[in-house]
Order: sequence, then structure tokens, then C-alpha cells
Amino acid sequence: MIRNKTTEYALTILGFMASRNEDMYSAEYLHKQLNIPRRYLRRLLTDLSKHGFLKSTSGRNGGFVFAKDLEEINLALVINTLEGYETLCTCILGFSCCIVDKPCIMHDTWMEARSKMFEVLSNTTLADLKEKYQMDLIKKL
Amino acid sequence: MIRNKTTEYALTILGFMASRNEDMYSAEYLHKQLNIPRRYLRRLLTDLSKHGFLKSTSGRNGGFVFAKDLEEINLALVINTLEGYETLCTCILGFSCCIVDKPCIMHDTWMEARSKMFEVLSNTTLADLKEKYQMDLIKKL
DNA sequence: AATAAATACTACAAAAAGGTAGTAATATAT
DNA sequence: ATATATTACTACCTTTTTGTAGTATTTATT
Repeated sequence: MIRNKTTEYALTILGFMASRNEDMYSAEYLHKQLNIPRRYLRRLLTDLSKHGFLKSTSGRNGGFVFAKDLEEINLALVINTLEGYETLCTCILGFSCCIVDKPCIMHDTWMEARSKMFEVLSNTTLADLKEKYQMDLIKKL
Repeated sequence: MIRNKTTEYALTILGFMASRNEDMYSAEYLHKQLNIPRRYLRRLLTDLSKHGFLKSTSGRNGGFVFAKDLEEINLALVINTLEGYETLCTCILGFSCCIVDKPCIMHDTWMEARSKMFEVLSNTTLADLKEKYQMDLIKKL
């Protein structure tokens, strides 16, 4: 759950794309806007495409667009997709000592903490972020 | 906020120590109980001592004990001590693009999610975990 | 005093994450 | 057709995190 920079980058990219109104975003453009290392950014963009968040178009005038509606992409989904999600037999936040039928001493606390965070993140979609951004723009006028 | 194994180990160790009633815990004993790599565990234990959570006693029959009351150690404190805490000018969960007076699009969402999690973690002390453990033991009888 | 059981320190090795380089493939504009 | 602007793929390099090894130091037991 935001353990690495890759996830941070991904959210930054998606949040940026969601809040603007371009029809196409090239890697180069995103690089200049967001200051994420060129090559790394590209790899991440193809990754996000493979995961179904974006659609890519090759060739001149190519770039990336969303592959689904902004309402369908919530922040928790992005994080879980990129960081993996082994809910099976461990505490999600990392307690490998902790198995479902023999929960460790921290289990309940973690689960409570985690689920409160998860609630907020899964209830926020890219559409919400876009709306917020537009509202902020209006307020500034 | 639980970005690495080291923090996980630390919480496992402290949680374990808090829940049992030994007067002294040697690195070797903890290693056998918790399956944390011997040498790494040792280094971590000295680290936890340097940070004031534990007190170490060298020599035969030496080991580690808590340096403060269990009530004084909450989970958020442990996590922040081990992972560093640059609240100054960035979103705590990682948005380096986001500065205080020019918050990024995700800022509010993050802060809300984060603070809900933080609330639970900072309200849980090692004393609470100990109590929970004892209660669980009683229930099993 | 010698031994054994412990921690402390320093340096190194391995694995994972983050980042870079080169080249191929694709598609548009001219 | 050719040049140009773009994504895609593969391999490599760097940094950080995790884990190991060797040796020194401390202290209770005998």
C-alpha cells in the first residue's frame, strides 16, 4: 500500500491525465509535465496499458488515453494492481507470521487501520479527482 | 508507513516481547521464536535500543528489555521512528510533487486516508496488544 | 583465571527496486 | 518512399534494502 515509487508515479500520472482534457497524452509530454524519469515513465505507461487502465496508440501522434471510464478507476484498485495483493494467508500489510486461522497479536489493529484507509481510497475515483481539480480552478478565478 | 520488512520485524519483535512475561529476551531466543534472520535481528535489536525502545544488557544472561512503559509505545511511533518522517514539505505517503501551499490533486484524499490509519495505529499501544493477547489466552481455556 | 553466553561493531554479499540505453516496430505527414 | 514522432522490447547499470560473516567486547558461572 504505497510501498514504492512506482505506485506513486502511477497515481500521479493517472491523476494528471484525469484532471486535464487533452485527447491524447504522449510519454514525452507527461515526462515534461510530471518530472518522472523518461524511460521509467514509458515502461510504467506500457504497464498501465497492459493492466487495462490505459490504451496506447503507436506511431506519430500516438500516445495514451484511458481505456475505461474515470468512474471505474478508484485509487485502491490502482494501488492493488501495481503492488500485488496477497490476501490469501497473510495480513495484507505484511505480517507474514500471521495466518488466517491463527491471527497474530497485531492482526485486528492492522486490519482496522488498513480498512479505514482502504475505505477512503476505494471510494475515490479518478472522476472525483477530476471534479475536484475543476472546482479548484473555478475557485481561483 | 510499513514500506519495508525492517518495520514489520520491529513490530513483530516488540509485539512479541510485550505479550509475554519474561524478564529478559535474548536475540537467540527471539530468533527461534520469530524466525527473523539471526544477524539482521541482532542489528535491529541494537537499533531499537538506540532509539530508546529497548535496553540491552551485555554478557552472559544478557538480552533486551523494554526501556519504557508499554503504555508509552504506540504503533505509529515505532513505524515513524524506523521509516523516517518527512512531514515538512511533502505528502506523507509520498507525493513529492505536492508542496504544502500548492497541494496536488490527491492531497486531500491521501491525508484523509492516512490520518484514519494513523489514528488507529497511534491509539494502539503495546500495552493494548499485551492485554489482547492475555484475553485471547483466557478465552481459549 | 578460563569458559561460555551474550551484545556491539564493521564490512561485505545478495536481492529488489529504481533508472538508463539501444534498437525495433508502428504509424502519420510530407 | 522517406523522415519523423511515437510506443515496445530487452538488457543492463545503480541504489537501496535485506541478509551474512568475522571479530571484538562484556559479564556471569565455574
